[in-house]
Amino acid sequence: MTFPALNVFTPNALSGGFDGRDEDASVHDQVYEALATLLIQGQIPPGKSVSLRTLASGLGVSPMPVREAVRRLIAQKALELQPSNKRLRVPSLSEDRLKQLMMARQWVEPELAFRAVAAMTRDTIAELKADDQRLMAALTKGDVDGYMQANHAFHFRIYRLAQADLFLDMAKTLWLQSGPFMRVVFGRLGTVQLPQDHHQELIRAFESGDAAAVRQHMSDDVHEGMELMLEALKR
Amino acid sequence: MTFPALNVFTPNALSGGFDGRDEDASVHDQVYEALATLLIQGQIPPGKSVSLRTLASGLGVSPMPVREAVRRLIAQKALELQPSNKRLRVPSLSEDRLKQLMMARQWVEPELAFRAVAAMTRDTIAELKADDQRLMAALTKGDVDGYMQANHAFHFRIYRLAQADLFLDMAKTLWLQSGPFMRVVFGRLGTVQLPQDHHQELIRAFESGDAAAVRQHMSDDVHEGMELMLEALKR
DNA sequence: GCCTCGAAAATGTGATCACAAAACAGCGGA
DNA sequence: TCCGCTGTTTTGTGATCACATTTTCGAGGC
Repeated sequence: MTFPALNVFTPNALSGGFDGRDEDASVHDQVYEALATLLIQGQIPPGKSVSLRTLASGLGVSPMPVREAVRRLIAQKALELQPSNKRLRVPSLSEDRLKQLMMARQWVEPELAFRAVAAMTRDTIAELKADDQRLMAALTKGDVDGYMQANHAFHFRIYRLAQADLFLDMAKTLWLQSGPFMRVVFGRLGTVQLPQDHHQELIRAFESGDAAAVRQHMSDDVHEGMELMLEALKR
Repeated sequence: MTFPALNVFTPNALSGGFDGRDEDASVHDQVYEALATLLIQGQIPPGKSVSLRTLASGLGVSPMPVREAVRRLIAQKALELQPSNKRLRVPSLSEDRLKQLMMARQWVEPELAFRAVAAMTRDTIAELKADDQRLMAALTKGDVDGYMQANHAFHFRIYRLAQADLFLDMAKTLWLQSGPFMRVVFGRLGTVQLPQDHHQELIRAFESGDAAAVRQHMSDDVHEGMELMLEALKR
């Protein structure tokens, strides 16, 4: 399998990020957002080693802001410095670590969804439906990257509504850590076997304002996705 | 009230950290450990603004490794850049954020304690008892800083045993965020009114290998401490 | 064809410089 | 005594340089 990896970098590719508003953000922040998006959507495979200068020239900036962005990502365990080399790398997941990730995600993400119920609007529900349609379209096209992106958009559109910064950050960190491996697993399985997610039920629960159901469906959704990864890891 | 703050910096004060092993660690890591310890033990008050160059000269290094350490701490929300100024500061806690901190700590720390039961040894229990004695001694002496330090040592001696890196990192991040405010509250209350913690019960539960009791007592301990902070914040 | 070795390139780390923006101190005036 | 202005200092940010270590890779020998 080949990864698009860092070819996405056209000179001055800085403007990506998940939500497009950057305006006067510092270079450091733009670099961070760019890298974080790549990682969350799994466009850099686990074990892949990256380098400051390569990233920097790929993004058209000096190594300095990249160093700070990378430091941040290391703090979130989205990147790691191998102790032998001191060289930069996307971490691989052990079974133990994956289980912890699953537990943490299953704790924080249902809570976020629960809190989002009160703030949910008709407009956001429409956007969620659009996300879900993009997701289904990607599935039928066999477009794993499209699936990753739409799934990410769907979930964090909900989480942002929860008005719970700390929990939101925790969720981001957890996604940063699971993204690369998730992409590998889903890519290996192919879109046909991808989990029958619970997005439809989630949307319906949001529409009826049933907070308990929202929590439950989000829990199921996270559980199913992570369970798939766990099985893949054991083989 | 006065804070010892950064006067603790003697030229080349780098060697602190919580556990003393630094040997060949990079300057960046040493700076990070030094700052993290200061923050966790609340030796820098919330709202206090710090500066890269001040920290750097206080630690006897160039601003460069400090920048990276600070970036890391910002990622953990142990420091923040105020958006107006772009100036560096120890964050203050809103009631909302404090509640999230409490929920997160009450989820992750009992889990860590639970997992530590299997790995607990007679030696570690002895060390825990020593920590608790230092804690009690600090209480009777009215030594708030000593209390903070002993409490930190006690808890993370347990958490390190759990062999759960991800959860351990989450706990560290949460302590980094609560440390400064906790120090203020406990300092204001005075050591006399400090929570009657559950360390004794915890130790007994560890001795008898009762994992369920360990989880429960840790939950109570965290709850009581955070509840105290919550009440203080409301006033 | 395969291995070994050594020069060249690349990497992370730390220090230093340059610059614009913000904070600060001190002075003059009301 | 208090307010407002101005020149100085301090701040974060980004770029560049220097250096030790590691990786890479191609030439030479078997």
